[in-house]
Amino acid sequence: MDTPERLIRSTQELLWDRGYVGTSPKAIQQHADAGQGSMYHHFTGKADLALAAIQRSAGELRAEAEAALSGNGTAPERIEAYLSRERDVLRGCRIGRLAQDPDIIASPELRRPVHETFEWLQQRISRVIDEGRQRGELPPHLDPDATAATIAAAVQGGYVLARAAGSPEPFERAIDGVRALLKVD
Amino acid sequence: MDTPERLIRSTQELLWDRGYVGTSPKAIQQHADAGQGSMYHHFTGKADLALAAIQRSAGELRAEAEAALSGNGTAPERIEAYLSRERDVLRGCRIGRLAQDPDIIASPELRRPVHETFEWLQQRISRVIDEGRQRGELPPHLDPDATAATIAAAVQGGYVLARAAGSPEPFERAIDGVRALLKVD
DNA sequence: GTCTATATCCCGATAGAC
DNA sequence: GTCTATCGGGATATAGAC
Repeated sequence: MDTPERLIRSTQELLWDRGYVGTSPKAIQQHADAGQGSMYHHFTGKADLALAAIQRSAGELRAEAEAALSGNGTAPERIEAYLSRERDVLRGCRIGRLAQDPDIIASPELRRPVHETFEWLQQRISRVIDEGRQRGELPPHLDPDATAATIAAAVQGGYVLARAAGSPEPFERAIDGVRALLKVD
Repeated sequence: MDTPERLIRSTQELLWDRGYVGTSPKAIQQHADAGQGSMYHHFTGKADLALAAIQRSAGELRAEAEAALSGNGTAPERIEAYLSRERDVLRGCRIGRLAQDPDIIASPELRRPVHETFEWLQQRISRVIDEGRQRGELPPHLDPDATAATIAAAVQGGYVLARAAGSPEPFERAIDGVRALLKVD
């Protein structure tokens, strides 16, 4: 793997675990086994490298969500596939954790990919719900946009509760509550 | 206001906006208009001061939630009072944001008040739901614990989506989806 | 209680040699 | 492309005077 690639991947890992404010160029270099001069040769600085890493993570997350949401099966099955997909709950969301970072939110450049990822996710879930409603697979009274927002929020908030508790349990409970929302009763 | 008090309140504000990792003793001193020596006289260091600030914020949050959840009215009305209570959505949650902070999560001392706050909140909401169910104010099929977790998670995740979007809208949508969950149908 | 001085290390970046 | 040197500043304290 070449040096820019190692730098980007290392930054992805560190942003995930420590956020933008908590990640230093030096830590990135050590994790990537790259020198100071090397990093500043390939990237203009911390923000530039972070942008590349965030875009990469956003693309990965989107691909994984799309795989669950576009699979075979009914709408509720595809939502369920998304809800129950493999997650390191205590590590949290690569993208969602960045929404808490003051320097990310203060920078339009760095915030954009975070924003776009969640916009895309909510619309994608909303479309699945709408399809399912029309096929009678989901309750007809469900508001697709509101329900999609609730699903995305419950996942993000589930991470928060789980990390606070030091256990994935609250995440699972919160997702169970969401499942009830989708029941045809 | 005396110096320790000013230091605690300043730390509360800075933790809310920048998190633990992003808050320096120097910034606290400047915000509190206190000297270096003064701060280290009243507190042993950054972690000590942060603990006092977190405990204070946790107490405040709990009091505000309790006011909504223990008010007069039916169970759905009290939940609604909690959901629609005044919030600076784009600022996020004083306590929830700390769950994203690696140094908070790594320290049992600092994580405890965060954990306890969310435990209390979920149990408190769960009790309200259970009461409402027994009085026929809420659907009998609702699982109190799961629903309470979903409500707490939707609020926390709503903050994440709103901050990513730079707008309170996704928060409001997510809360709307939760309201549907509580409808007697 | 509060002040200033000092210590050690890290931050984020630039410069110029190789 | 990568290295080492250097920069001005901040992080997180400790020491000791007042």
